[in-house]
Amino acid sequence: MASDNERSRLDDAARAGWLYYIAGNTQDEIARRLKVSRATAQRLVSLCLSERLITFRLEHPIAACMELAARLQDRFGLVHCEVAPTNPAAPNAPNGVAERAGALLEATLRADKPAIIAIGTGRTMRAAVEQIPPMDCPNHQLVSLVGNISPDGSASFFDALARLTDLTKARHYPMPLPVFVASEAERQQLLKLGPVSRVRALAAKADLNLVGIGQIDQSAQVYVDGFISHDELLEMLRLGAVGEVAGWAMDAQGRVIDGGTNRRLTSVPLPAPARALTVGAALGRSKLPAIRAALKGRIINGLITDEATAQALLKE
Amino acid sequence: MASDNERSRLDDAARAGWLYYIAGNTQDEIARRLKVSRATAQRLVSLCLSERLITFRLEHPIAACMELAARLQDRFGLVHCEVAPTNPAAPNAPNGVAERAGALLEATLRADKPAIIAIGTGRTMRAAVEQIPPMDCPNHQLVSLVGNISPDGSASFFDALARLTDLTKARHYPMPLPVFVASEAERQQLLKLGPVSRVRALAAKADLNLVGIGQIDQSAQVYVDGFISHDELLEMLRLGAVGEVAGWAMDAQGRVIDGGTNRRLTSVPLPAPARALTVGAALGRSKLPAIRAALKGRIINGLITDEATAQALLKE
DNA sequence: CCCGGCTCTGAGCAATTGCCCGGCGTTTGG
DNA sequence: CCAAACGCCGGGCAATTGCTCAGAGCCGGG
Repeated sequence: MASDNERSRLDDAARAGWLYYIAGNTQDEIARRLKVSRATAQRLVSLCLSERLITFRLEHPIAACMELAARLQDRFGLVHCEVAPTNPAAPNAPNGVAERAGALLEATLRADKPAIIAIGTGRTMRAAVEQIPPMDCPNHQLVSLVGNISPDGSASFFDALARLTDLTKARHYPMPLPVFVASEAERQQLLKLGPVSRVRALAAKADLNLVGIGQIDQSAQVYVDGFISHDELLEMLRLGAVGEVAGWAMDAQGRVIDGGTNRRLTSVPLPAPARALTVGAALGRSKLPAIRAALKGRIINGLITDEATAQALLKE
Repeated sequence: MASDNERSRLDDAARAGWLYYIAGNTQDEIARRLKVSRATAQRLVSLCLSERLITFRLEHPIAACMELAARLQDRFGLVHCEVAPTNPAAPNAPNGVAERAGALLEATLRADKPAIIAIGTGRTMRAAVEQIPPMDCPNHQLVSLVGNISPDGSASFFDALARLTDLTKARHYPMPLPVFVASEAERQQLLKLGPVSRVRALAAKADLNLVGIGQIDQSAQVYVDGFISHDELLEMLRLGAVGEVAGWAMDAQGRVIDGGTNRRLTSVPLPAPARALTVGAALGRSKLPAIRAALKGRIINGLITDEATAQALLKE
């Protein structure tokens, strides 16, 4: 009898679920139809859910991405996580990731609440900024985490801040320094300069830090672009570097390395664990160790990546 | 650009749908997450639905039944329709159908509003009544549509009304007559009797008529049980009879036949189209023509059947 | 047989949702 | 180039939903 009762209750739950989700009835209509009280109809619908009699299927590439994002967020304790579909034709193109990062930037810029946005550099950052349509944002402040002067003295091509400033007319605070200087002493000196210390103070209060994540290996972007020499690269590798965020080289555990080029880096320091929302945007097999490190060290508490990378990150 | 916008809107709709249905977020949370207004989040969820990005799957035998019931209801303009799962082991056993018919009866009896319930006879009716637990229903009235005296003079074994009365203690009005009498003249006379005309008057005001549907063929129940002779059966077949409801023989179009045994039938007449809720309960391949007829003639405006029969009815 | 504990029920309320409205930006036609 | 038309947006409100709580009915133990 108990099983009979239970059976008929599940039958009713299925009826209620069908009427609610598939036929689109209100719970009141269901109650009248099944001749029960509205409260019971609600319980039946909820039972249908909890017994998994009904399942939802989202027929859209985004569904898998959402699922991966939720797992990443859970696994690494992230405040924010987005996964964009991987483009099968060009698995390393940052299109999707840049779009999502751009959307995050744009949403923050569109908000009424004045925000301080600190951004890094690199191709992904630049691509993200390219997503933004021109808009007037006089209430927001943009601040750079990284020096904007290349080794050859020119402004860096991938200076995302400058481009974003063009587009938004927001108040902007570039870091008027070379990325790396000649010596630790010189860095100490330069950091005392008014404009520089002001940038650092502002960046410390940022509401959103948006950064790329770079790998440190033979094809590391900081090396390829000539910011550091081959010897310096080898030294960092010897010190255990696997990746960098805003120039700060980290080991596999995500600890910022105390030594090597980090001593001559003018970038704003990044607290670990991150305090404000700090989102890393990166994708690709070669960046996996770097991304893992940034997550482990809690340099970042947000991640924007693509489907393939997300899957790899979740595979232990 | 338009397609880009549309694409990203659908992407967002998919995100919203995922967050709402799969992750169980409220629309407010979704709005915050996607940085849009709550109203827009609602629109996205609704878009996800209307674009059929998300589909609901009900993993339960009942799902197919609900679908069939909805189609029957639509096709035949029914007020009430239920389809019970077919029992593969015994496809003609009325278990599921009787259970649903019983549930309908029980729900009506449990209601506070005093109801007049008119019921027919037959195995399905009797099985339906057997579903009902004992209960006190002094406010309801039960009335029989069909005479309760068998050809051999005994009370019919399948007299559902008597059994239901035992169980419910409701006020009851059996029809104290043989199902068929000897002649039209005798019928006219008997119908004038006080108790009989009272039953007919009450039945005319019934809130619910619950009837079985019988086939008229060589194995017709009215013939097998000895209510009519073989010659009478042949005559009714000659007049086009394919089925009967409460004893009233109908042709394939559902028109009550004017002639033959119908002239000596003491049952309460059934208006066509049915006015009050009039539910037929029947299943089985052999009853298909009879069920079709009852539906076509609008003798019934409600149907309880099983899955296999429902499918056959929908196959034109 | 009676009692305590348990589950289930429906009333009522607060949160959530659906939708209508005026306003704004964009597009199309003149 | 302007103006009308269109569609989208967010505010606000009514309907719907989820949930709590007290009470009723049921079961098992003494």
